[in-house]
Amino acid sequence: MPKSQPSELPSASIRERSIGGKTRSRSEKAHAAIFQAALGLLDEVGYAALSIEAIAERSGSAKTTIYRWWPSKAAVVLDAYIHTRARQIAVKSTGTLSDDLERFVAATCRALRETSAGPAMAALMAEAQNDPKIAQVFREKWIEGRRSVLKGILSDGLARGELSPAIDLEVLADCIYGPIWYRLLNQHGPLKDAFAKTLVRQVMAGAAPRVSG
Amino acid sequence: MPKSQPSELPSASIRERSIGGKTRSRSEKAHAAIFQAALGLLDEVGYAALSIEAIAERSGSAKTTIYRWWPSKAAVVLDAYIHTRARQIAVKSTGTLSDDLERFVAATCRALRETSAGPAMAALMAEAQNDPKIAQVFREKWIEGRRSVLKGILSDGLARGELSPAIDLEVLADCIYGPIWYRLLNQHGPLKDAFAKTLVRQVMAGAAPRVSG
Amino acid sequence: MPKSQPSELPSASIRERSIGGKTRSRSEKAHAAIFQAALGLLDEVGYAALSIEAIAERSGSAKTTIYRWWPSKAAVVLDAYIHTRARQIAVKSTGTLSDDLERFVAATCRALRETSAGPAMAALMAEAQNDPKIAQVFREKWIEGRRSVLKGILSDGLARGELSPAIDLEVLADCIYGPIWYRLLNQHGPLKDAFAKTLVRQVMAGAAPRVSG
Amino acid sequence: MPKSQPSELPSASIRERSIGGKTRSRSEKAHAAIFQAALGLLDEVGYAALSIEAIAERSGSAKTTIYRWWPSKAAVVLDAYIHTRARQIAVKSTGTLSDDLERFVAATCRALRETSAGPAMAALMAEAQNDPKIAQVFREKWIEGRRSVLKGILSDGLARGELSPAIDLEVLADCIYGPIWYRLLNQHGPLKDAFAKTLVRQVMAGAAPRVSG
DNA sequence: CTATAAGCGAGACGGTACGTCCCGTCTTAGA
DNA sequence: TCTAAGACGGGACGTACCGTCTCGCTTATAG
Repeated sequence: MPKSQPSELPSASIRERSIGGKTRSRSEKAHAAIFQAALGLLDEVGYAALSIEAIAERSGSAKTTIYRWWPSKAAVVLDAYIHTRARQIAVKSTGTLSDDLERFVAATCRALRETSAGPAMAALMAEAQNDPKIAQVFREKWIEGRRSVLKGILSDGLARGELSPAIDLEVLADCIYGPIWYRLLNQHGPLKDAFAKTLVRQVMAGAAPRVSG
Repeated sequence: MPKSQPSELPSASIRERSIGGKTRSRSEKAHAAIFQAALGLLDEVGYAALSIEAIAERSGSAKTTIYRWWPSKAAVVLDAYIHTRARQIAVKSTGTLSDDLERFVAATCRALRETSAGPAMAALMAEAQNDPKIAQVFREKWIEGRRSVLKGILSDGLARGELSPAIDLEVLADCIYGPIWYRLLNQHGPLKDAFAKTLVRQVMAGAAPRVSG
Repeated sequence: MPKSQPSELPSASIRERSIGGKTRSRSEKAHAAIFQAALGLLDEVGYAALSIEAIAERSGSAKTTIYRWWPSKAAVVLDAYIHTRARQIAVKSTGTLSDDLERFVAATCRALRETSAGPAMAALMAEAQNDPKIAQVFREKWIEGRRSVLKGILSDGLARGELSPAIDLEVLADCIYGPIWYRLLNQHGPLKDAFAKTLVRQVMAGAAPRVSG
Repeated sequence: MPKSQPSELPSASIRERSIGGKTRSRSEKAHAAIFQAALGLLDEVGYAALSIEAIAERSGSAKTTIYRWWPSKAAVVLDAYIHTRARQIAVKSTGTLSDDLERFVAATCRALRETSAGPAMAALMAEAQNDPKIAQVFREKWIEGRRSVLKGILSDGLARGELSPAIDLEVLADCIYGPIWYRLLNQHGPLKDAFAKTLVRQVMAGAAPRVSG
């Protein structure tokens, strides 16, 4: 297989083959239609009720074509998401870690709360529990991307001395993203701005009472 | 099994009808067999590969009997879990909040890491994303139970003055359980004892550097 | 309902037990309700869509009660028919065989054509093909009854010299009832009065041309 | 099997779609296996105990394949019968109507009595009572075929002057086939050769005594 | 400037599990 | 003792999708 570079999921792609160099245009049309159909159905009926047959029908593709490129509906959806909605949540630094963090968390929560990203992320995380391959790609291609943005913010803060050098950055990132995911998936509390603010302040300040002085 | 009272899922049971009334004897045998089959298969083949047909076959029940009492495989599994594995993770207080918390978190991580509870919880949380009814029961009958234990520990600490009164206990609980769930589901880091220790210390102390003075 | 004697299906009844002497009234009430429900449903949804569960529900009986007395839905329906719709088609003799026959056949066709007897008979005959017990009772308790009326008419004609002594009466009866059943079941032609007249005339006169002189 | 033309059930087939178009090779194998399985099971367990699941299992097909082409087990069986057992009962003319008729009736009775055709025909006629679509195809594709052979014999006799011109041929055909079906379905008398002979003679000669001369 | 081979649509196929209907049996409580 | 009630084990139903498999058609370059 020639497999030039045009493929965007280089190492851990779910795609089993890259798009060949020769007949690119037909492929691309079909792939675009499949992505669009997948995301449309995802919004309309939800992930659980989504089927490859439905994607094929709506996109005007043959099931064969879908199976040629993706091994499962999760792979289609994830790939569709990565290719078409891969907007990074980027926040310009204010120069203060707490503010940067709060903006980042609030923006993340807003996206999860107000767009279809919330249910989609929840569904993909759910699917990842049943399919290790999806889990891997989801983690490496989606979660890690967002996590590295967060860790960048934290690193900047550390460099500025706004973070104790003893802090484990990985665990600190877990303390930010963990509660967000927890609320997204478990729905025991809202992902509103107040939550973002409280979360960041508490994580930064700690729970223990400040020593007097 | 504690199972002392006749009715174990009083308010928010997934069961659509109570076993009340006239006939009961056969029911209990069948239900016990169904629970056992469900959990056995859950351990052996995993949640995704579990089918109601397989539960029926292994338990010697008819599919109709299962469908009479539970609307989905998720409901069977969740009910089975609640009825037969409802061991609370209880930790005797050492008198110190940090120690209590660390023990609690470590015990929780150990259970998720070393028993079948980890995959089972992940699968149930995943299923909850596709089924609001399951989500509700899972949250109310399982998650909240564990969460209230944690909040009890925190409250005790608060009473002892080991916690700043300004702290939002709900968000604090999220900062404990969130990272645990996050690692359980996303698998980006281990749930080992060191993680428990770091997590608790960081959450208690906060990330910001202590003011010298 | 005439229903004077306690048991109307003495020898070849489908009923597996007779109605006991002691608790007659409850039985009778239940049976009447079951018959009524069965015939009502028969008219409403047809034989194929009829179920014992539906009869039980509509009649307010328990399935157990129905199964105690009848082995199948066919047995219930047949018994119900025999008990409540056993109107004989009796024709007063005009003194002429051809006229008697024509009246009898026309009356039979009219009943099959204009009442629910047609579909019911067809359904029972159909069921008899799948259940020898039903076949036996249907034949002995229903068909033979009507057939004996016909044979009585024929015998009277024979006694009056209106029938050739060489005629096989059984086959002659088949030549009357056969075409009627054939049209009822196969629906290739109508069961109207003209058919009755032509049938009788042709059977009586024969198909071969009369020798001239 | 005659089966020369590609399409055997042109107008009133039970099949809901033709096998037309692109893919065909697999289909024929599967269909043949389904027919064979259906007829084998019909002989072995009878029509009532026949299930589509059993046909699928024995034929090595999937249930879906059967349901893709036929709407019910009756349709499968009828189609199987029409395609593989469509032997006409043809009788070479002896030049005499009575003899031709007697041979035809005797051959028909023999087939119904000695082969599996008897139970099969009875079962199909029974099923036709519950399913108008089956009724139609059974009538048009099976009954009418045989009936037209009979009417051909009668027409030939009429042309030879062996039949009174006043005779209604349809009713006459009913007088032949009606008694046969009646005995087949009601089982009140045997379908042996003597019956065939008596039936034909009586129908031809008529029941009324011959005018002296 | 074809030819040719890959990708494509179409859709039948064997298959799994679904959730439902109704079966006929059973157990129970009450009249 | 019989009844109403209804849970039970069971068989088959007809359906939805699965993932695989031909089958011809389309089409874009390679010869």
